[in-house]
Amino acid sequence: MTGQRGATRSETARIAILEATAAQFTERGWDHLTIEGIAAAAGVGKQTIYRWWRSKSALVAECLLEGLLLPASFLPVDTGDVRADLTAWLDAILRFAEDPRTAELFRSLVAAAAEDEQVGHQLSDALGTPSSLQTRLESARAAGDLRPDAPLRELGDALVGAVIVRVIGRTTHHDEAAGLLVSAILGPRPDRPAGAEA
Amino acid sequence: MTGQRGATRSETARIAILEATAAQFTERGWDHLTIEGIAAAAGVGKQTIYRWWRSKSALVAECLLEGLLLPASFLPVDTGDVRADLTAWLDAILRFAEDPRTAELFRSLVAAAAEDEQVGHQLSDALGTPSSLQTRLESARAAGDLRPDAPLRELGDALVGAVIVRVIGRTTHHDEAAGLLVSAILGPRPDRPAGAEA
Amino acid sequence: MTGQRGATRSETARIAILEATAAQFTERGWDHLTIEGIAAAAGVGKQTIYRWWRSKSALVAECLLEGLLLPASFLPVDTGDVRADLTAWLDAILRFAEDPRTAELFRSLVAAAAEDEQVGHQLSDALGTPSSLQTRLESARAAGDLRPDAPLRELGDALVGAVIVRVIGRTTHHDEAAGLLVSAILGPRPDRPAGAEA
Amino acid sequence: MTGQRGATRSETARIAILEATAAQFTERGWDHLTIEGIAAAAGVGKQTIYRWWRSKSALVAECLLEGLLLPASFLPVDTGDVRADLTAWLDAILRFAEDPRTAELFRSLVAAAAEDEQVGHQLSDALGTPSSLQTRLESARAAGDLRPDAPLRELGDALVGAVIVRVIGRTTHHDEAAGLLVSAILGPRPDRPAGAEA
DNA sequence: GACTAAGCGAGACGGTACGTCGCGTCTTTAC
DNA sequence: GTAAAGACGCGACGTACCGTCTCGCTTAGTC
Repeated sequence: MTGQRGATRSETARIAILEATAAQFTERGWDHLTIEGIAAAAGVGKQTIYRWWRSKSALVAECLLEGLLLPASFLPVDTGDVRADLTAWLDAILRFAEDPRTAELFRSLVAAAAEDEQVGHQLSDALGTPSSLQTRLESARAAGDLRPDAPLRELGDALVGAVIVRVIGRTTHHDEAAGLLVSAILGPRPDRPAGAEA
Repeated sequence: MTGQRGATRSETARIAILEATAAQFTERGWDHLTIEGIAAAAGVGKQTIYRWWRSKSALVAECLLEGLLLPASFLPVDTGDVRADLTAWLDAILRFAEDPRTAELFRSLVAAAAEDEQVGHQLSDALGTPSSLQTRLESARAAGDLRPDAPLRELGDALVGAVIVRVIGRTTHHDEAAGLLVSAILGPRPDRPAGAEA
Repeated sequence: MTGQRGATRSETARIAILEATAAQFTERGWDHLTIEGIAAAAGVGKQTIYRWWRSKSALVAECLLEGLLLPASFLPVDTGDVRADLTAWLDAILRFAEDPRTAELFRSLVAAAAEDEQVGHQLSDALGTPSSLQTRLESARAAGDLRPDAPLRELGDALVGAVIVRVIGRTTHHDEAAGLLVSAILGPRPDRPAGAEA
Repeated sequence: MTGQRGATRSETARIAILEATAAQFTERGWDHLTIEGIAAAAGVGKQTIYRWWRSKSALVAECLLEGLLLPASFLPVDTGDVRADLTAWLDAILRFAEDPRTAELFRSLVAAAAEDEQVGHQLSDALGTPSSLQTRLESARAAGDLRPDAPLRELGDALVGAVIVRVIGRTTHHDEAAGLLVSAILGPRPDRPAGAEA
């Protein structure tokens, strides 16, 4: 019956905090991200942050969810050509992850994801795994572009994982990297349809 | 001309510090790892740490180098059967990374690697990438187990990367995971050796 | 024309607040007395307090006025024997001020009085100064128990002040203290009436 | 044998802190005195304060001891004329306590003394009670200026206490107040010296 | 053997950030 | 229009570590 007595949560404050978090995270990275800094940048009391979020991680996870840290979710399209589609998707991720202007941000995200489960899940989602990528792979399997027993989950992990390994190892960018990875993992593009084997 | 005047670096202290670092890292993780804590645990003055290491990361990197954090370097063997060899190697890594007793440590290592270049390189080395893994893959290529144009570097990244993605996503363990990954990435084991086709 | 629109001040709330103030003041002292604590203890919104009182001091002053902090006003009686009357009055104050169970409360009152004018006046009144004590002293002067030019105000201040000094200095209780003080300040009881000088 | 290992306490910091405490106390009073403010004013880390003092009170007590808050200890002199000596002493205290420029400071000291035992003792000492005042009163008793059974302790308390009561009650200054108090409490000056009685 | 250096344990120092408490104001809903 | 509830911006609390800087040793060459 009662519903809610007392003042309600300020949406203004919520947005200011998330935007400040994104800005500070981008500027200063995962370590060096401070609640005080966020509160000051958002023009908000620290208590307002502690009231609604358990930790720095929860803030970052929510930023990811709102698309304030990654440009948008990276989603593979479905044109019928699975290699081209995955190459495009992976290329977008790679460009972001290895662009000098955003590489540090990406590494910070990986660090945050490694330290916090919530962030981990959210980052996976933002990169397209598992859901949207799985969907695309299933469609490829159905179309006969992948073997019927191809372990889709593992293929997806391998694709994204390769990016993360490159990022951790500070491997510099290479234009064909996306294509190479896709062909490495999905196998080379069959030049001719199955009948060619005959 | 002057060789060295004054006392020399204490090896005792060096070892105590590295061991304390490993212990604290294992117990408390990458964040929550403090120089003061290490110094206290090692029975050492803080200055002795700052004198010889630039940062927490440098300490952790040296611990990795000394094998104090990971059980040993994960090295693929060469029995002639590349799939079996890589499966064994990957399984060892996966068991470590997903064992509840060591998963947190592994995640902390990934976080540290994402934040610090030195640690990143050291962790790659400890996992066998690039050097020893590349060697094994080259040998496989030479043996005709991989296509001549197989992108070895990308294959290696994909294998390790898949583990890291699983770890970040908190995917629970699965006994055949290593085998699935290897077959996903290297392709299915040919039923007959290459010569059979002739 | 209507004298009053809307709801009127809740006497229930007023009493709950004052009683909570007295209780919290007694328990926790002048510092550590918080509006939030009072509001919670009284089951009242903070605003209801701010609406009717300017400050913590005003609350405490009103508690004094209502006799919620000191057992009652300390009033000297008039039996004709000024020394006995003042000794009784002072003894009551001293017992309260130096009883271990109430000494802390009394000290808190002195602190509050020193910090806030309102409380200062209210505390003076509660101790009987100036009005009721002055009345008794005037009556004594009229009866010839005090010299005609005795500075009544100063005598009263000295009597109460001595208690406060003892309280501040944490002097422990002494049964004859009240009597000693009265005889110190009013001078020794003349053994014989004035005629004895003749 | 060793005595002291490690860096020693910085006297510079100690003095800066005490001076900052005195300055802030004078400016802002007992409440509104903050450790952060003191640390900032002293150019010192908060921890340096917490390392050496238990509380704000301890700081204030030490300031009193060092004479940084009261101009100096108020000490009665001994010219042989007890009434004149005590009047001069009390007048100095009264002038300080009721001067508009310092009254607030004095009230703050009383508040602090009421809340904290250490400060209480230190303030008593600074006002001359009990030691130096007792000495003067004993000398007066020995000289026959006071009755042999005069309760010296109570007389002293009454004199200082009267000042405190006036301060708490915000009584405004009056030039003859010191003289009136002395004559009220010690009794009127005998018109003739003791020898006249003989 | 005396005389430097440097290393070392200890720990004080000026700082930054933590997470909590209380302030006094404002906003919402209930009566 | 008063009241309970409670979110808000703010300021201070006392604590944990940071990285730097003395201290009083000890340890090793160099004269």
